[in-house]
Amino acid sequence: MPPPKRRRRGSRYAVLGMLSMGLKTGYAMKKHVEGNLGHYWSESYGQIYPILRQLVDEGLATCTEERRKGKPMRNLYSITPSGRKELREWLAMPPEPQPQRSEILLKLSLGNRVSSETCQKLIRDYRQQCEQDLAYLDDIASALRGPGAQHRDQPYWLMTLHHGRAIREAELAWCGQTLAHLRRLATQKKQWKKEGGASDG
Amino acid sequence: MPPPKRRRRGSRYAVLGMLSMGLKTGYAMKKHVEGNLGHYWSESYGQIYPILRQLVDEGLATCTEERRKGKPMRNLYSITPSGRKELREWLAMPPEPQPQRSEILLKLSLGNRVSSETCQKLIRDYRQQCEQDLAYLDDIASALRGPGAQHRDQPYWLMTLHHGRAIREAELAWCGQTLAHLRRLATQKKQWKKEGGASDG
DNA sequence: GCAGGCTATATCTAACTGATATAGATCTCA
DNA sequence: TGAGATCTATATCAGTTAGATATAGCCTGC
Repeated sequence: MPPPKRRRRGSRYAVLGMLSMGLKTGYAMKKHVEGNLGHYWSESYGQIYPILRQLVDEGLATCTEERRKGKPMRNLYSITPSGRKELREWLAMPPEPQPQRSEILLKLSLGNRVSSETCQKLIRDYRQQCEQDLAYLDDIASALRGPGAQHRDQPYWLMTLHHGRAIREAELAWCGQTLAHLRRLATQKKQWKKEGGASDG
Repeated sequence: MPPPKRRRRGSRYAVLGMLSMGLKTGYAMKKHVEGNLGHYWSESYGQIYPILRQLVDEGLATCTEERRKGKPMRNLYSITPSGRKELREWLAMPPEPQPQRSEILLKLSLGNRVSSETCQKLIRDYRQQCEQDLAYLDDIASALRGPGAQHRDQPYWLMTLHHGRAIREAELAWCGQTLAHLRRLATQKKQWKKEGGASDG
């Protein structure tokens, strides 16, 4: 039988990547994802810890237990040369098309089933979320440019932040347009009702 | 013990939504997602068929077997009033924050580990993908405006298409900027090498 | 002295993706 | 006419991800 097809396994390479940045505990990785990669990546403990053990099994990482006076034990992981090699190989592969899922757009596409007010609230809340995201992105960017030594990955991180900015700004513009469309639709419907026309649905 | 927390269950409501549009078979739903919602939603048979049966169990849909002369049997599903009610309730709820995952950005953020050419290829391929997506979106839009009767959901579908357009155009602009950044970075590194400076990593 | 928050590891279930299996019908083109 | 490809249609599995929860010691403030 043919070899089983490769699945995506993005979490695996996200963890390898964080190991290659020098992060040493699962906990630190989770915090890093939440605090720095939140605009384009997410990861759960349920992925991180099993993957770390698996990477050790495969010789892509090593683990040493550290027990400090009066502090809880922790497992310190490091990437090995073969780990770096596998990471580089993955980086050179073209990304697979990702499954698209936008709950907002799904809801909007079914907007005819609820009131115009409900739809407008959906979009206004989303606009607010985008604004918060922009503030979050700016916080990361100024932290990056701020005090410490220039990290060697800094230029690449800035590019991902630019991406987040570009997308959120486009979304803000779209929210404005869409709210106008929704208001126009609502006015038209009221108009038709007043004229006693037959409903279209 | 407290009641278990609700998970997202987007597939469930996508299926309910398609039932409310009049789609009757699992196969037709899958085709609809691929052909019309591909820019913001995806769905697999592994979700659709079990969910349809589950909706029937819960009284949100009904099923009748249709057997036609010389054609294979098929199951025709319809939404019930309680199905419509549950759909409307979901539509009125604020969407939960969605897990962000962009393989391209993850790869780019680790770009320092591979050659500038590899990074640039990553972005060029992505740019091409965005261009194809734009063409696909335009195809859907002209099909929507084209021949048949104006579907009552048409204005909402156009809003989701506008969203797709806005995002892809922002991405195209970002690809251009990013390619320029990558080229500049490569030139700088060559420069440093020539000057015999110590490597930064 | 204890409530709340942080560091840290670990695990479970539900949800989801992508692939594969099956089978009759219809299309294609040689 | 017949072999092979594609389409309609249902079904299921294994691998992967999301999100919640359990545990436990330490630190901070009140």
